[in-house]
Amino acid sequence: MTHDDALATPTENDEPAAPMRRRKAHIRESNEAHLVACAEAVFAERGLAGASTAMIAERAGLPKANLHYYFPTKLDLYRRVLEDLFEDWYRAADTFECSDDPVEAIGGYVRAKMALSQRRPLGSKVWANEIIHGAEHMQDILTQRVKPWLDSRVVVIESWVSRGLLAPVEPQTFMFMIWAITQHYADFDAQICALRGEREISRRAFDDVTEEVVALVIRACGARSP
Amino acid sequence: MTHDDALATPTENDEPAAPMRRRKAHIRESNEAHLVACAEAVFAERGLAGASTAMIAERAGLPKANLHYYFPTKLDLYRRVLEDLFEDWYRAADTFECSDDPVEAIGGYVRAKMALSQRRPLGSKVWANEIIHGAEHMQDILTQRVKPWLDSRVVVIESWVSRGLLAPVEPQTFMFMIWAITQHYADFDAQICALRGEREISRRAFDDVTEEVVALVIRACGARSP
DNA sequence: GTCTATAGACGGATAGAC
DNA sequence: GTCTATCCGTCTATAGAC
Repeated sequence: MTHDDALATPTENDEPAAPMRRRKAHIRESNEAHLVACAEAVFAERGLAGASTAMIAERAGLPKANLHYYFPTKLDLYRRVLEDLFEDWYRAADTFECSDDPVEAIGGYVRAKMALSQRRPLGSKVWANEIIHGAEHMQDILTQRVKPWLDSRVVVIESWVSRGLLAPVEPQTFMFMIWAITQHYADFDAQICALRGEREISRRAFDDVTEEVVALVIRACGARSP
Repeated sequence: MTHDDALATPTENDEPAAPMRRRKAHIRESNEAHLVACAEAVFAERGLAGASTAMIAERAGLPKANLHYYFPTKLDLYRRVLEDLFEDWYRAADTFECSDDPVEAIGGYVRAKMALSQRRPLGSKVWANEIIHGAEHMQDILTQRVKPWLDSRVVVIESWVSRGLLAPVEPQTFMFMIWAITQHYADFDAQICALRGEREISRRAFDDVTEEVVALVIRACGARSP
C-alpha cells in the first residue's frame, strides 16, 4: 500500500511528482484491467473455488505475488469481475428504453442480450455460477442495481398490457423468460454444442438463432405495434 | 474391495453366506444412496471444486474414510450424482410422449419440468454447474442419452408444424427455450428471490408461475389442438 | 464395514530483497 | 512496482487398527 503515501503527502505543486503519479496510476490501471479479464476467463472455466490465483496470474503472465499486490485477496478480484459484468449488463439493458413500441423495444432488448451472450459468454458464466451458488457476493448488486431497473420495466410492460399492445403477461415472469433464454446460449454452450454435434456455434448460426428467439419471445407476449 | 471375494468364491449353496451377502449389499446400497443425496446438496452449494469430501461426509454423518470406502474418489461420487440426475430428467421427459395434441404434450412437459425444478432444485444446479464449466464429466450422457431423445422430439415437433398445429418454429431452439426457462426457476432462485424481495418462493407462487410459463410457451409456439 | 491418524499435494497469502 | 521463497492451512486419499 505504498501508493497511499502519494495521496497522504501534499505534493500538489511538486512538478516531477505529478507525472510520476500519473505514470504509476496508468500502470496500475492497465495491470488491473488485464488481471480482471484473465480472472473472468478462469472463474468462468473453474468457478470461484476451483480457480486458483496461481492460474489467473499465469494466464496474465505475471507472478502470483503481483496479483496479490493489486488485489489483496482472491475475493477482491472476484468482486471486481462481478462489478465489471454488471456495467456491461446495464448497458445492454438501456436498449429497452429506446421505443414505446413493444415489438421494437422487446425485440431490440432480446437482440442486445443475445449479442452480449455472444460477445462475452465467459462473463455470463461467471454471473450464472455466482447466482447458482447463492449469490452471496452480489446481493448488493441485485437489490440496489438490478431490482430498481427491473421494477421500472415492470411498469412499462404493465402499461403496454393495459393499452392492449401486449397479451396479459405477468411482467416479472416474462422478463425472467427473456433472461433465461438469452443467457442460456452463453451459459449452456457446451450442452448446445454436444446436442448439435458441433464443436462451436458459428457466427452465422448464432444470428439465425437470435432471430428465431426474437420471434418466439414476441409471439410469447403477443406484442403488436401501437 | 473385500466384497469382490463373495463374487469370486462359489458359495451358491452356502446357507449362512447368502443372507450375509444380502445384508451387506443392503448396507452398501443404503449408505451409497445417502451419500449421493448429501453430495448432491454440497455440490449444488459449492460446485465440484468447492465441495470437499469432508463436508459431504459430515452432512451424511459418516467419517470421511467411509465415503472413500464407497466412492474411491470424489469424481466417482460426482459422476454418480450426475447419472442419478439424468434418470430423473429422463422420467420427466417421458411426459412429452403422452399425447398427439401439441397443447397437451407441450403444456404437460413444461409442467413436468417446472415440477422437477421445484422438487429437486439442488440437482438442477449441479447439472447447470457441470454444463457451465464445460460438461467434461458428462459428454457421454449428453451425446448418448440426451441427444437421441432430443432428436426424436424434433421429429415430432416438425410433424406438428407441417400439419399446421404449430407456428413454424425451429424445433431445437424451441426445446432449448423450454429447458432454459423451466430450469431458470431452480438454478437462479437466489436471483429471483432477491428481485422479488422474498426469502423464498412459496408453493402457491410457484404454481402460479408454472401456469404463466405454460401460457408463454404455448403462445410462443402458437400451438393449437388438432 | 467402521474409524483414527496421517501422508502428501496444493492453494492463499506474505516477507523481504531488488 | 516486481519477484522469489516460504509459511500455514486445507484438501484428497490411504494405512492400518478394530
